This record gives sequence, C-alpha cells and structure tokens, in this order.
Amino acid sequence: MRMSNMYMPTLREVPTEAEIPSHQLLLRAGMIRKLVSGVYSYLPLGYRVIRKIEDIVREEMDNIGCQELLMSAIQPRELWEESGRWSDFGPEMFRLKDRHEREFCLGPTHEEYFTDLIKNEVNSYKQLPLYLYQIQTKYRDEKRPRFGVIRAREFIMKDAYSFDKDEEGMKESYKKMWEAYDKIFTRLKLNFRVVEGDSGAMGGSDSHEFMAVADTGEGVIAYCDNCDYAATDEKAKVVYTVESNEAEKEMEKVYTPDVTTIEALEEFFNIGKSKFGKALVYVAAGEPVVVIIPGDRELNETKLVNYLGIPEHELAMADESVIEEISNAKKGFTGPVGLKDGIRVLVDSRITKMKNLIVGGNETDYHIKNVNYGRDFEGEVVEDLLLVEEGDICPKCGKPLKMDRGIEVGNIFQLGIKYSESLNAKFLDENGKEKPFIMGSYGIGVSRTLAAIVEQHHDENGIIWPLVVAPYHVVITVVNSKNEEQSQVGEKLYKELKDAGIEVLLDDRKERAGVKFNDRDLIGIPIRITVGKKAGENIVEYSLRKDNEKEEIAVEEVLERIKEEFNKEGIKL
RNA sequence: CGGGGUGUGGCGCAGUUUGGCAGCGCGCGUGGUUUGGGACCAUGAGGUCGGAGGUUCGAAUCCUCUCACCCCGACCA
Repeated sequence: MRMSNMYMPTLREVPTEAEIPSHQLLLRAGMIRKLVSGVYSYLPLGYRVIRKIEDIVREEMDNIGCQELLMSAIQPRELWEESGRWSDFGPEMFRLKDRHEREFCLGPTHEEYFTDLIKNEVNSYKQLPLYLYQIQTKYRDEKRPRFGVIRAREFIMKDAYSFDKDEEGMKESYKKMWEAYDKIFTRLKLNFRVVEGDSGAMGGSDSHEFMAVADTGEGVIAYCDNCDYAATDEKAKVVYTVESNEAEKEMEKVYTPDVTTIEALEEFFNIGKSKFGKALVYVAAGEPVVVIIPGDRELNETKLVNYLGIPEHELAMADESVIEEISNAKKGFTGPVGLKDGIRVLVDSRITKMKNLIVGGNETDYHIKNVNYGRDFEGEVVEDLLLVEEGDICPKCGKPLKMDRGIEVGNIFQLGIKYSESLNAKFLDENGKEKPFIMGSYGIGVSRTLAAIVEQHHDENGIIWPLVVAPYHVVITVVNSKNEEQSQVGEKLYKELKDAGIEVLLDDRKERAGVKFNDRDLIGIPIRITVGKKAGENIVEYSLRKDNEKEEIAVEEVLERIKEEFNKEGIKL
C-alpha cells in the first residue's frame, strides 16, 4: 500500500477522552474512531489487526475441530424467556421492537441461540461431541463504557459452544478449549494468566478467565507464587482465621455520638478494626438484607449475589431510608442485635468464631460491646462473603497471596445443562434414553484483545505491533520523495517485497522526514526500511520498531533480512 | 444508577468570574523557500459557542430545562 493513498488519520495530540495508553494510541494511530460512547469503528489499519487476530483464533479453533458459522445479532425475546435470561440480563441488554411490536434483543451472547439451533438436528450421542463457534458483533449496554474498545457496548467476540453427551466429555472439551486459548494468546504475544473465575450470568459451574496482565486492567486477580492458584477477586476464596478463646463478657451499650465508620470506631474504642462486626444493608430483589462481616474486611458482592441466587442487577446497597426503617437508627449504627423483626441477616462464618464484638446498636449514637454470635444474635451463616486482599493466605498451599491487574480477554465456562434443560435440547444416549446436552461456552474478546496487545506493546512513540498481528509487516520510508534516486530505490524495494508476499507500506507522501518517521513509529510497523542519502550507493537502513538499532545494508540484502526476522518470530511467509 | 467534571472550526485549548466585534496553537487550501525525527514566510478557507426556552438595547458569558461526552464507584469478552 502506498501511504500517499491511504486513509490513516493520525493525530498529533492526545484526545482528551482517552486515559490509558491503548485507547490513546489506537485513536492517535488512526486505527479506531468513536461514534458514540462505547461504539467504535475500526479504520483500515485497525481492521487489518482485527482480522489477523481473528485468523489466529480461527486457526486454533479449527485445529480442535470447532466449526465456524455465523448467526444473527438480533434474537427474539421468546428464546431468552425460555432460559429465564430475558429478565436476568436486566438493563445490560439492548432491546428493540419490530413494527408488529414483537420484542427482540441484540445478542449479548448466544447460548440460547446455539442451543436452539442444534436441538432439532442433533439427536444422537453418535453426533457428539460437537463444537461450533462464530466471530461476531455482540451488544451489551454497559453501565459505564470505558477505555475505548476495552469496555465497549458493541464489541467483536469469538464465541464457541461445546455439546457433549456426559460430564467427562464436557470436561475434555473444556480442556481442549483451554489449550487452544493458551496457544492463541501465546501466538498473540500476550503476557497472560489463567485464573479461576465466577460464572456470573452465564450460569454453570467451573469457569476460567484469561487475563492479559496490565496495570490499567479492570480485572483484579489474586495469585500464589508458591503454587498455581490464581483467581479473580470475585472468585478467590478467603481464608481468614479469627479463632478467639476469650471468655464471653456481658453485653454493654456504649454511647458513641456521631461515630459512624469503622475508622472512627477504631479511634473511639482505641482498638483494632477486627474487633468490630460490620453491618451492611442491601436490598436484594426488593427485600432488605443485613450482612455481618468482620470490621477489617470488605464484602464481596459477587459471593453475596451467588448465595442469594439473584441476578446481579437486583442487588443494591440500601439507601438511608431503608436503613432507618429496619434499624430504627441513622446510618452508621446498624447492627445484628435489635433489628426490626423478620429482617434477613446473613453472617459471614468468621463472625461466629469471634468473641466480644463491637457492633452497631440499632439506636442512633449507640454501639454495643461484647456481642457474641449464638448468644446475642443469630442469622444465616454463610461460609465466605469476603473480598480477597493481598497477603491473605492461599487456599491451596497456605502461602501469602499476591494481587495483580489484568484485562479479561478470554473466558471459558462449564455450563452443564442450564441451557439444554431449559430449552429442552436433548439427544438419545447408548441406551436409547433421552438426555440433555452437557454444554460449555467459550469467549474471546477480539476487539478487546486488540487493545490488550497495545497495552502490552507500546512505548512513548507509539504502538509496537508483534509481527504476527501487525497491520503491515514492513514500512519503506523514502526520506526525500523528491529525490529521484531515493524514489527509485523505494519503488524497486516495494515491488520486490510485495512480490515476495510481504505486506509492505511505501511512504511516498510529500512530507518531511520527521513526519514520516513519527507516523511509522506511532502506527507501530515492526520492520522499517529507510531509503535515504545512500540510496545512490544502493544502501538503505534496516531497523526494527522494537529495539531501534539501525543498520546499513545493501538493497539486495533486504528481502533476506526480512525473511530472517519472520523465521525468528516463527511466522511462515 | 450515585458522585464529580466538560461541551467554543477537524484536533488541543483560551475567552464565561465582571454581558459589548468569536480568538490562539496544530491541522487544511494556495504561492514560495526548505528537506534524516512532527520546517519557515506569505495568504486563505473553515464556527448553529451542544440544544431549547428565558432575562437584556445586547448573551459563548446570566437564569431554567435538556442532551451528549469524560472521570470515580457498583458490572463484563
């Protein structure tokens, strides 16, 4: 491609809307443009990268016998009613009506659609396992779109589904997908970590997330250096021991005017946070719920939602009127003792082992000392409602956990029979018995992966694309396009490389050298050929975007050097 | 959804406090001089000041409503 003819609107200045490097650079490099919040276009350069990511995904999917198809983004309400997710998905789902008032959604994912598709055509265990996938646009009306294409409302996703005859088969399929994902993200040069995830709105049991390590990532992961334990903060099991052998003391009401936070209580009582029982008031599916956890810990809302068995959007922190209503006191004085009758109380299991707690008194300006579970209050004891913290002990090996951040680029779920059961998708097994398909679903955020790669591969001058996904492999910069010798050498090389099957850009624009250099660094082309002063002597400059070391070589050597670089990267031409 | 902020030419911004000709830098057109890391001179084009209503002789500026976008929290590929 001749750059004089290319649609590549690079920006000199950083658009104010962009906060993180990948968003800024993708905009500046002219790879993406925003239409409205969370909705983006992929411009020619960006789209080439998207297609290369897709191709790698396709190869690895095809390798494990997963077959590509393409479905509609638009799906009828009835399909989602069958699985119960028309309401479970909540406001996250884009909904629309046709001229006959029939309701539809723009697919946020396709479990129902895939299950529905195959259920009439696949009737026998002999046809299993079956793996299908598509690469398609998904829609989720995110609460807060952010970071460019990392959290968009429209995004490109590869979604795959496995159908097995039994649990073991499904686990085998899950393993295959996992291995394929490992290969995909490795080929894409991402530094990633596989962690246990929460299955959330997808349902099912086991799930893992593929997290591209990045400080700017929204996902928080807890991991162990000593063993292979790693999980998202939502999922990570909190091991927290507070055995106390103190003798139970007499309950005592204490006047604590305006002391409403754990920090203030700490100061008031001059005692550590762990002596307090923190009461959090939520409204879950319309009903108030009080949750009691140790004062020095945070609540994990995902665990709470899972315990309650409600969709996430039906859980919210209670506002002050609800708090006053159930505790008969201002916010900050809620506790487990003396709540209004009939209020549901959940107690983190750790609370039951703590002695002589200090809790809110359910009376404005009062707390109660020496409160003990079992003697003074009761509730539903929940094993673990806490959010993991750095330094918590690893549930697997007991060493301290570390925390990291990442961008979730892939996710695999063991769904089981959630969808096959509700959609009545069944086959006949060896004994002629009807059984629901055992399913798995597997996503890769293609557009998000684009951003994740930039997040991990850039410097102050711009993007540094790995050769496998670079929009073009090579850029030939003709330093002075008015110079006849330089132009000729540039043209000759351009033709030679193109004929060799290399994707090459020729910067033949009538710009000053500085502009060309800055643009090529910004858009991150991995291999750079500079045709300059020594063009007449048949010498050009060869350098790589990633290390910047320049070398003068003869024009005849160029193709060979490029081939060497492809070999080094393990890429076939 | 809660909290905070911003909307002025393609991009980045000033002007708003205290109402009085709509400006600056970059980019863009033309002519010229330059030409190895975002050139210089000259000369141009380009604006419903987010929108609606109001106050006023007069509104980018004051008031009311509204829309959009960004940031911080709760969700996800």
